[in-house]
Amino acid sequence: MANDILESTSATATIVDSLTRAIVEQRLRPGTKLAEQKLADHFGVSRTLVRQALFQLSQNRLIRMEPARGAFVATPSSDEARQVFAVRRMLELEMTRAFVRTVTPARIKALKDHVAREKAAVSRDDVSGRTELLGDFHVEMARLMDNEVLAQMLGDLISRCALITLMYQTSKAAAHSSDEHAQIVKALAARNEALAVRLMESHLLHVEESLALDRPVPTHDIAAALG
Amino acid sequence: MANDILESTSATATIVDSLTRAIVEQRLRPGTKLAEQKLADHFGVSRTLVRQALFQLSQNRLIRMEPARGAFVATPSSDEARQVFAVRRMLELEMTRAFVRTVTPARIKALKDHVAREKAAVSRDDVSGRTELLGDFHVEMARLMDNEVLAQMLGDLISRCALITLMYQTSKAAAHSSDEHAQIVKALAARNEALAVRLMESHLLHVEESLALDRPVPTHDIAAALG
DNA sequence: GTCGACAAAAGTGTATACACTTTTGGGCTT
DNA sequence: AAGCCCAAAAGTGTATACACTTTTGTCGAC
Repeated sequence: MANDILESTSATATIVDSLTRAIVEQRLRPGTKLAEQKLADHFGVSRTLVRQALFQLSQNRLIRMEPARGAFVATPSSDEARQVFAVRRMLELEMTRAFVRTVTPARIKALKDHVAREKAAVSRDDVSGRTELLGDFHVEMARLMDNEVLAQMLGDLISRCALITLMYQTSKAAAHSSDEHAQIVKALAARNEALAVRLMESHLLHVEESLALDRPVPTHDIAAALG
Repeated sequence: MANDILESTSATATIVDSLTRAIVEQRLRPGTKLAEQKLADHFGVSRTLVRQALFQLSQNRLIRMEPARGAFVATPSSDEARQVFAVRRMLELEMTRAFVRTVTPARIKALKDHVAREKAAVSRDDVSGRTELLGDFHVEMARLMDNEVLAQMLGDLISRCALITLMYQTSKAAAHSSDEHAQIVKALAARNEALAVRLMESHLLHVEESLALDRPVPTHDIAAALG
């Protein structure tokens, strides 16, 4: 999440951010139609700006646009979900290795602070804040390595993961993600590359396994639901 | 390159593709201003569609948009270049590992065929075709693993690399990239994971090293040029 | 009563219009 | 002659208009 924040206070960016949050926080369910005029009325702007925002979101794969039919909140397939997680593992395992090699006390502290914020959100049952923070842990790692390109790429992937999680998650098994983050930070601080990588890998596998990717999912597409 | 091809024959997609090619093939130099009305006239459409295309390109980081001032072909900094290459290494080293684990004769053949096409383009001095094919080798690997998400992500990164290469490349040292590709394929076919990973890493480092990232670059930004 | 066709409504795709900002260029001042 | 100021030109940002497509709902035929 927190995709293109700081883009400026451009009107389009505001709409993109607002819709992103709504989708990721499941106020807009997968498959929901996003009619341009309704959004325009809601935001008090013309369809022009709404369309720009929708195009942007469709590039992030948070929505899907069908020609002449409109925009819909994306309904990622389980195949796509697996692919997204596979890419995350590729990227983050190597990122973890690189992090260990360039670790500094300040960076460790930043991660520890982040984990503390996660735990606070978990303990006060702040669901949407918790979800966002759990995802941002990974983005924070990228940012600490002074690699904005990596950070943004991971941010996009993790937004998609949030959508996937919402579609497929069964139990709140992800609640102990924060503990796993803490363990990873510990391994990073100890400069234990092998351990850190192993922990990161199992963490990502846990997150993926906590989803029911093989189970069918409620959909708005009648044909698919009945076929 | 070959970003969002197959998007459909949408007018916007055509413009995006056309501009992408122009930028990557250096017919539009970094820093060039892209005036909306001129593009609209050229493509025979209204500014509306041009603006959509420009927005899309700005998300790919191929162009940069300044509020109320317009769109310019991106001039990636050497920092950004290094970051892009760092991400490519992360992604592609793990991709290489995964490829070795799931290698099949058909996949090896596909890569060999691709390298053959590269060599053909090199020997007939087809500069733009060669550049595109050299980049697409990496995308092809991703696609062969049935991971569209990875393929598209790499495609974006490699488009940016093409722009960077054009800005910073000094000699045609990249000419022997194709030989390195062939060696990588050989290691993949032999299921030699360690070797394949090592070759891929040194290949990516070679490409990055062939650039003069520390040298200042001609720019259209007078202030930066003289400051 | 069900099915099909056709008309109205809703919605998307593209073009144009207009307000506002930045750039350009000429003339006035020094 | 160089520098500044202001007006015209060019260009971007947003809204609106209109054509065309999809959807919806009604009416008539069987």
